Amino acid sequence: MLDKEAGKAAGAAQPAGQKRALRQPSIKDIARLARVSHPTVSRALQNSPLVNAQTAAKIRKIADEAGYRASAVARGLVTRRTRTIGLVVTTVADPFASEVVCGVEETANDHGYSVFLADSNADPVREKKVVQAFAERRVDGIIVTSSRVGALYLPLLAEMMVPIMLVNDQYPGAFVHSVMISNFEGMRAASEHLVGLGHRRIAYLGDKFGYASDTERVAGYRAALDAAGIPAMPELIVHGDGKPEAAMTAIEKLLTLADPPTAVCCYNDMSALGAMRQIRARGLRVPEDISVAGFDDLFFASYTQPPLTTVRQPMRRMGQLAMENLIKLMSGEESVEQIKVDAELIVRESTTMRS
Amino acid sequence: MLDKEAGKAAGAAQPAGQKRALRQPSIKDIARLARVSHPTVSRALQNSPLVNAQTAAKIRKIADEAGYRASAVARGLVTRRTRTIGLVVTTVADPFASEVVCGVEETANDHGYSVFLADSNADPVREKKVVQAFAERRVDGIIVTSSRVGALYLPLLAEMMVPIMLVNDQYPGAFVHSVMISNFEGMRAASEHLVGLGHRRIAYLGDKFGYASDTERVAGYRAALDAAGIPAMPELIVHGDGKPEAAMTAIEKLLTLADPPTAVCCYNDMSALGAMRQIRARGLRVPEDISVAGFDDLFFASYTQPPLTTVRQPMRRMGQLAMENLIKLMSGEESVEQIKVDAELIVRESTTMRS
DNA sequence: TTGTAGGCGTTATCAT
DNA sequence: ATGATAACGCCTACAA
Repeated sequence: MLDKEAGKAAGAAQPAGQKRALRQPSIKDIARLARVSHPTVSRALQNSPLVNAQTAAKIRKIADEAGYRASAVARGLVTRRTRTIGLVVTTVADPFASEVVCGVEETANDHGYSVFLADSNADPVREKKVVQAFAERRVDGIIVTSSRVGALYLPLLAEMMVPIMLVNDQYPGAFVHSVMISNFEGMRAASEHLVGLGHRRIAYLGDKFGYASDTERVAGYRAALDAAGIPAMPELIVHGDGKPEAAMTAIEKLLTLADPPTAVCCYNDMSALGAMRQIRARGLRVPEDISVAGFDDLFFASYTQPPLTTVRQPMRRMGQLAMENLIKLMSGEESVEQIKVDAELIVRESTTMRS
Repeated sequence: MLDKEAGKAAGAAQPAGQKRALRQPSIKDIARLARVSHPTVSRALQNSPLVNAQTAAKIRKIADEAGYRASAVARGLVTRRTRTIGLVVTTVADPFASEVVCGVEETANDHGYSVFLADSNADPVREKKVVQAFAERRVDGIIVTSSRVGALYLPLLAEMMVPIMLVNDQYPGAFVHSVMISNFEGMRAASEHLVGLGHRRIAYLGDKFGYASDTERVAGYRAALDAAGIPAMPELIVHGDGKPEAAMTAIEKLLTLADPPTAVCCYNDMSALGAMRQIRARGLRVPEDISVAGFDDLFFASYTQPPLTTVRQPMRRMGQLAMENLIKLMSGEESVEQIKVDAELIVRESTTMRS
């Protein structure tokens, strides 16, 4: 009977011989069916106390049977709020990003927000297009993850006059809100762990030079070594790009050293994946010949062989935090400028005592 | 000067002492600035040939300087098309889904569509909420990946009267369009590969019983064994849930058999991950003691130890195909009902000759 | 408690 | 080639 009613309602306002699919019922259709005015329908559906309980119930019943769904686009036009946010990621096909997306989406949904997702592919042109699309869609706020071109398009975002939240931004600016991980403390913990296992020649396999997260992590690494009285060894610091392939090339430089490291801290788990593979390719063993530590604790970290010692980022939680605080900002409340989240060292089997 | 102009335009239509951020300039603001009517602005910005080239240029310049962005919500209201689609995934925190999302998003963006992303978490309640949100947002179409509750809410979708594309749906229905992988042929190829290596006791570690993809894959497995004259061995067929943890439990049943298998075909790479871990936990080696094959070819498949033999699904391409065909459907064109994509066996090192 | 009127920012349909 | 005017579907006054 649901279909029948829906058909009637839509059909009623529909001229004969329509090409495209039947229109969805509008608030006026419901009003006609319920023999009231459309504002009354509007009130009834919003549970306004200003409407008679009985008529409200009747209206809700009729609306339900007709399959009526208030148009968020019409509502957005008049209220000037779309209850929509834009989420920019470099690529969802990256486990870190997808976890963040999950957290954002979940929280958004719970609060009646819908999420526009857009990949930038770290391409500035595309990123600009994406933000323009968000502007035209009149999103109420924006979340950007791991942006590597932040500085480039931040003015564009500002122009839109909506709140912006950054998650692990690579170029922290002064005027925006962000959720950041304790890069320094996290990598320091991993490095201290290796120092504690007796390692002295500890390498760092980083991300591209110059990114904030890499800079902070390398600083944490240095701090741990300094504290242990281990002098700087520039030849033990190499750079990948956060992905396995580049890590394979990068670690090769370490393995071919006259005096190779006995342990390596990787910028992230993806790099560790490549590093471990290349180490094995050279006939070496993890952790007997070389200990490997990662960062992120992606889902596969406990399934690598050996299971990966790493620094956990609560990625989903970070997404949730970003969204929760964006909601505050969107409702005009103030929110802390920078939310810092703790990283946690997870010791597994890819690290062991220096042999 | 950009900011100045924008401020002027917005300020002009703004009463003094506003609480919320300044309004974005509207088409009327631009019309006023350009001393033309707003329909002319509309035409100019759409590159309509009906407007004088010079005035068009002037209008575009002014609009640009004012930072004007036409409101997609207002446009959507009048055109009755939002150029928006809804994408439902069980969870983006699954590498398969995120690759599909990537493909969809990319293609959507290239065609001027924006994507609403929603996780269902395989929760029917949530899935229903999500679809209702899409209905209210007046999306032009919907894509659903790997749905496990399809049958439950498909009527709901139909009610919305927009085209729907399913990607690897678990309950293929007659009335919807879909992109599917060759489950049967793919798993048959993997099984044939194992048969070719001399294996006779080949197990199948599946997904939850009853899902279409699992049913098809197990059929492919059986077909390969049948062709080789290997009799059915019901004790060699076990079920996980497509995730590593459940696979660990499931494969345990195989390993504790009096006569354990020498090879196992896994429903997907995530299952293979758990299987390999549990095999090692029991002190057995892959592939020397037992060969393992996966399905999907997720990014980590070439980084497992040993690298995983698997059946590749062109996940991103499948997302693109889904979106491309949805676009056709949305413009009223017809499109094939079911798009079938070929799977490809990728032989790596997790499978070897029976010892 | 309910109805009437107006407007949100566009595009579409007429005129001119 | 351009302008006036009317939708689109909803919400928010204000009037009754």
